[in-house]
Amino acid sequence: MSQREPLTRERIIETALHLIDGQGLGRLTMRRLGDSLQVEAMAIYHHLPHGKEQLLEQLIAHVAALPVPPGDGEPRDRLRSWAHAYRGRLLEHVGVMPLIVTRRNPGALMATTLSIRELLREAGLREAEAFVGAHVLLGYLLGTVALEAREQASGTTSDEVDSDERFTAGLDRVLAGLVRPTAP
Amino acid sequence: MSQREPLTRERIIETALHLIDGQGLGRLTMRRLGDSLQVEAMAIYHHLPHGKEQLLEQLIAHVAALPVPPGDGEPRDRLRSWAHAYRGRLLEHVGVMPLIVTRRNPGALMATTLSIRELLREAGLREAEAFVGAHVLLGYLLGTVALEAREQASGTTSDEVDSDERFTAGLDRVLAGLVRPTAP
DNA sequence: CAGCCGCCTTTACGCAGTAAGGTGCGATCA
DNA sequence: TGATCGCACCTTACTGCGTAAAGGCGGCTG
Repeated sequence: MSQREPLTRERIIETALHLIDGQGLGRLTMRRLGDSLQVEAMAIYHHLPHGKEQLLEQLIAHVAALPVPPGDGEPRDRLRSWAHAYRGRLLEHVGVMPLIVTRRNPGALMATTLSIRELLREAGLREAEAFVGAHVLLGYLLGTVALEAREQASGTTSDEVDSDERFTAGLDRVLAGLVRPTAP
Repeated sequence: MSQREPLTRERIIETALHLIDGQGLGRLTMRRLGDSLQVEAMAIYHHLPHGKEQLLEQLIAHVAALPVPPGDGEPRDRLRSWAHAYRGRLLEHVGVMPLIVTRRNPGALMATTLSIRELLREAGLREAEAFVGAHVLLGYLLGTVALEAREQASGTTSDEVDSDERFTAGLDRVLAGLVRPTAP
């Protein structure tokens, strides 16, 4: 009766993410993760041989990798809506932000960076400009979400400022600095 | 002979910072910090009663609090040179970036944020614009330094890209989006 | 001299990550 | 059929962490 489904790397990662979202990164431990999976902690090592380090890497990849989806609208509009989606993803899993900032998993942001760069080229920027632009955009996103995260953790009851509005306005300023207005 | 000077909060924090810079945040432990100070770990608790939590808060305050200095040049130029100084400070102590991003020590960035806001107002922005602008600028700074930190930890030998140049160019784009060109 | 207080050490507890080895069970093959 | 094997998971045990609690110890004050 009720024999649990077998452990998989995916299930482990999803459960870990769920645990972080609910309890915070600090409460993610191998033993607790094992409990959530109804398994002894050491069982996890069979699927992630490099232990917690590897688990955290996978978590970053799962959250931070979100390239601009293909499409054919105005580059500027596509960037804008991607930025909103990306921020949404990051805020959904604020708990992993410290991991993303830490040295772990280089290359997790590679695909994302490249896709932005490409889109900026489509928008008419030269190679060097697109290179800088992608860095600016990704930097603004990570930094701004980090700031939001610390605010929302400081217990300000959100009536103080409208973060969404601020983000949208800020994104507008950033894009204004990056992409020259398209001639009609 | 050679009786050590007494422990102080300042000395503890400086030593901790030194330890992080040299060995990384992960190797900062109370026991190791005690060793560096030639003291038993528990001695630290006499000066920081709330233990490691309090230590980390102090580290953040020490690194992240750097308001725009008073002066009387062009607001835009003052912002630019402050941004360079701030980035320099953050890169000097990359190890604490994860702490700054984490929820700890709300208000460590308060003074800094306010000083930027004020300067943007001097530059002619309206209250709401200055509010957004300060968020954009601080966000860009934190995010961009975080990105640089992960790059430099990934072992890219810096001949790949010139981070300084990229930062300067990016800062230019951001400022261009925020402050309208001053009429001569 | 007695008492106190500020600074540091000692001891000990619970929890963390994980190395090493063991167990049980289904598939494979003689 | 029964022996063998290997995968998936468990058990045990070790080291190192943060820190509560209590103990010493030297210098000051009364």
